[in-house]
Amino acid sequence: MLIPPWCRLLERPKASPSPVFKTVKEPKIIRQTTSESGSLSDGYRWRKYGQKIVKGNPNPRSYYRCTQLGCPARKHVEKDSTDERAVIINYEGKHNHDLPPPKTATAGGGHPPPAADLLVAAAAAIEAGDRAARPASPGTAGSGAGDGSLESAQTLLSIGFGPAAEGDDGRGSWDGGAARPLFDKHRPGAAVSVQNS
DNA sequence: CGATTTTGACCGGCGC
DNA sequence: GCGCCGGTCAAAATCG
Repeated sequence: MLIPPWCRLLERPKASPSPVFKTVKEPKIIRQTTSESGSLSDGYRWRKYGQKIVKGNPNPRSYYRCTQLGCPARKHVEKDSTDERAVIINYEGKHNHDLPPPKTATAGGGHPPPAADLLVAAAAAIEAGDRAARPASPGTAGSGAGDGSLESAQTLLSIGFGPAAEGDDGRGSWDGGAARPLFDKHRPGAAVSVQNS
């Protein structure tokens, strides 16, 4: 682009959008899935706001944000360097709104459960973290990710899948509780591993 | 026409 | 103190 430098220099009043969150433990969920699973979308609407090539991975990492105004939910999508078919999705923050109608929710039709996938992933993470029966890839630099798995899973559950997604933040009334068919035995064999990289 | 994607640059933090 | 890396923003272009 040809953005004149002065343009930015003049318009940069705030350098730190939200420094307060630094101290707070933000929810972070790492999910690994495959492009085959076709469940890369969780039912929410995401807007891509950036893409960057990160070290250790020839594939670019994409940064998404929830299009809903005021929603702090973010998502980082990155293809696994070893598995072209593997896609690592990092969820950060939780949605403070309900799922948008399956109109253009990237779901395609809205038939499959929107968040069931994540739930499954969370369950898998808990299992993995509890058992730690996964040798984990040594070459992928994934050492000491056991606790993270469990934590991530729990966060995931609290992100909006748990029956009592907290609700003392002042605005914990974004969902009607467990009014959605989340726990589905439908298990996408592809999307399971969590916190693997 | 509106929403979303694309692309380059800037900022802040961390490591050396 | 300097350099590197990851993350975010903003404007333009594109697609539906």
